[in-house]
Amino acid sequence: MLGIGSTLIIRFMGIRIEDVAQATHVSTATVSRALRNLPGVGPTTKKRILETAEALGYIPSPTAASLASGHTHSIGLVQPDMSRWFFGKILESAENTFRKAGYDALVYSLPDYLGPVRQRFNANVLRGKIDALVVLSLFFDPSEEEQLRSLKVPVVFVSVEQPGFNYVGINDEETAARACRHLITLGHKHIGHLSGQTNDKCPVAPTQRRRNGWHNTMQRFHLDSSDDLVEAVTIMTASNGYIATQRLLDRRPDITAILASSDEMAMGAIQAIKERGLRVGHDISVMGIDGHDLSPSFGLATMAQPVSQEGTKAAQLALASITNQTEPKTIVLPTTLVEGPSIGPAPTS
Amino acid sequence: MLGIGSTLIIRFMGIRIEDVAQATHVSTATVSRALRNLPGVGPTTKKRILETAEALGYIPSPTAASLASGHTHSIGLVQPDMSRWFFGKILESAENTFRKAGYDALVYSLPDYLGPVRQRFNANVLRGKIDALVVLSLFFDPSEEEQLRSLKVPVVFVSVEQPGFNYVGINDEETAARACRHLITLGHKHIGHLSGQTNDKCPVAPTQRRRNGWHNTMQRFHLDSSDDLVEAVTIMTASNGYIATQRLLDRRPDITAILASSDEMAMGAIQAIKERGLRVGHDISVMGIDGHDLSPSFGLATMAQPVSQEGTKAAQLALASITNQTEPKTIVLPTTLVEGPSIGPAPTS
DNA sequence: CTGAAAGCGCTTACAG
DNA sequence: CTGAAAGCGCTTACAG
Repeated sequence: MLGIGSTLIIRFMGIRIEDVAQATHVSTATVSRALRNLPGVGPTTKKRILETAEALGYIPSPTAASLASGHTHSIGLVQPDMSRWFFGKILESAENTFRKAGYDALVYSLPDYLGPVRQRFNANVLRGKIDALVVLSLFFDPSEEEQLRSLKVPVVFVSVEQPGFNYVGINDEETAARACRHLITLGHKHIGHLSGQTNDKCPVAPTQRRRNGWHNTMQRFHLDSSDDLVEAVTIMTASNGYIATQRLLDRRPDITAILASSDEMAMGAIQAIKERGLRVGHDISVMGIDGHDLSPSFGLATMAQPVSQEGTKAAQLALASITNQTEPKTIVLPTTLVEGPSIGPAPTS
Repeated sequence: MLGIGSTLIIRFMGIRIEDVAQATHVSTATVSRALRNLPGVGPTTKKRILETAEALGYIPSPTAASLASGHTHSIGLVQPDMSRWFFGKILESAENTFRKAGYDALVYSLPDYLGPVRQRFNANVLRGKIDALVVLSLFFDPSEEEQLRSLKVPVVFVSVEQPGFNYVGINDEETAARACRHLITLGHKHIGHLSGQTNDKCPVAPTQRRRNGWHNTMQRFHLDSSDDLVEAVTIMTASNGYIATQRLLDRRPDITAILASSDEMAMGAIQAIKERGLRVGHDISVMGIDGHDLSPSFGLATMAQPVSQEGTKAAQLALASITNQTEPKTIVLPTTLVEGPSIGPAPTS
């Protein structure tokens, strides 16, 4: 028995389509069609092939299939930093959607800032590896956009709108405006704003739009909207929000409310306010934007965006674009005001 | 001019190694060697090839290279949920390390719990796609372990130790013990413990080891370590910590300190304590484990683990194992006690 | 130091 | 409904 076995050529790499074909007495072409549910295979033949493949434990080589078909069955996800809540959340829901559809998630980190400028996007790292691409919170300049197009795969932008491409996000300006109106309704007149980096090169950045939402609302209500009510940071982390709040309160001790461009900044603001011996929600109200999972624990009021849904929608859009190349779509999802003890009526000084 | 151009056969897929070979008047074998810095190519020839490849903008087809060589140059990362801080943090540092080494990161989410049991690991999704695998915070049963080994690639486990495999993590029991001793030093005698899921099937789970650390320390100091001082949850989120703390304080109002098995649970505990009108750090002290980025904003004292370093080490170990198959290694990294206003001396009742 | 050729394991017109 | 064969674009013994 062993003698017979040992005379067989045992292939290290496992069962190939050829082995299934021989065992079923059909051609590899027919096996290939049967396994992929393509038309043109007799029901009896198909059943036999499927059973044999199953019995042999045949798994098609993804790499060979890719080379032959030109499709990789994986989707690229480019984003600044997986360890940040927003990106992790989007990635998770997108990955789940891709997985269900039989696609792999290839994640690339492209840090926002290394020193003064962002690292540039190089499409060659992705070339030939993906069927579609999702880009999170990154704005591409013309040369990067050209790189992107040279990949010849559909692209979906999330959070930052890139003209001419698919987009999934929220109405950032209106969201910030609504938060601002809410604070005004509570009687606040001196409302500071913690912003992310804004610059002329990216007027579509969410951080710029949120700042506009604050600014335009303050103006409409004839309230102070001068620049010294704004403190901007490069990356919207809690620790940066903490530092920015200290500067803001040093400069403008008359502030009774702060609208932060992100929940994480708002958390840092809460910390800074407490350390000054002021009461959050009484002396100074704090409102965030995002709907961070930890906001309830912070007692933070916020404008929540449907983050998971954004990831899912982006993934669905990417998948749909693989099969039917259509016009770029824009999907804008609604945000929700979430109350919390971090905000209260303006103190009657 | 256009006439000449249009008579050329324009290949949609781009420049192939064949094109570079023809332009350089050498064989594709030589081009292949030159481009990969293999020995046996004359310096002049090599220079010419490199320049021509550069000029033509040649990018080797990763899929063809994989099929021919048997190496994919990508690494799988299996973990429960990218949107959770710990996993995002590890993924980010691991991805950065892989990228620098020229490897892609293929991320798979395998949810811990869907209903009562975890979804099972199926190696076939990964078969033929990766050169190595990193598994985060997942414990594999014998059948899953067999699946894993059938992939024939090196595997590194992070956070949960899997006997017989590479491992990167911390000393969970000692870390919890140290936190516990610190609280005891502050005069606390009734110390509750917020735990993750523990069960007999996984005695090596960090959550079990942390619980042991608490338990053994309480015993050594002849303090109450009974089960009703422990509240366990399935997933260690802030909201689960919030609920668990309510139950814990209802049952044991004599508690003056809580050791949470994760910072996120500790954050939920802080929220629950505040809502009862008790003062965190005065009436009840709270200590976490992990070193979450948002802990400082919470004023949370914690045992910090070097999370990014764990990801980097795991990635390095995975990369090293690809080239030299060695004995499974175990890397244990140190944790650090971080003070914060969430802990204080036991109240003198 | 270099090349001709087989081979990696699939898919896809094309022909029947 | 099915098959023979070319082709995807590389790498790798093997031979010189």
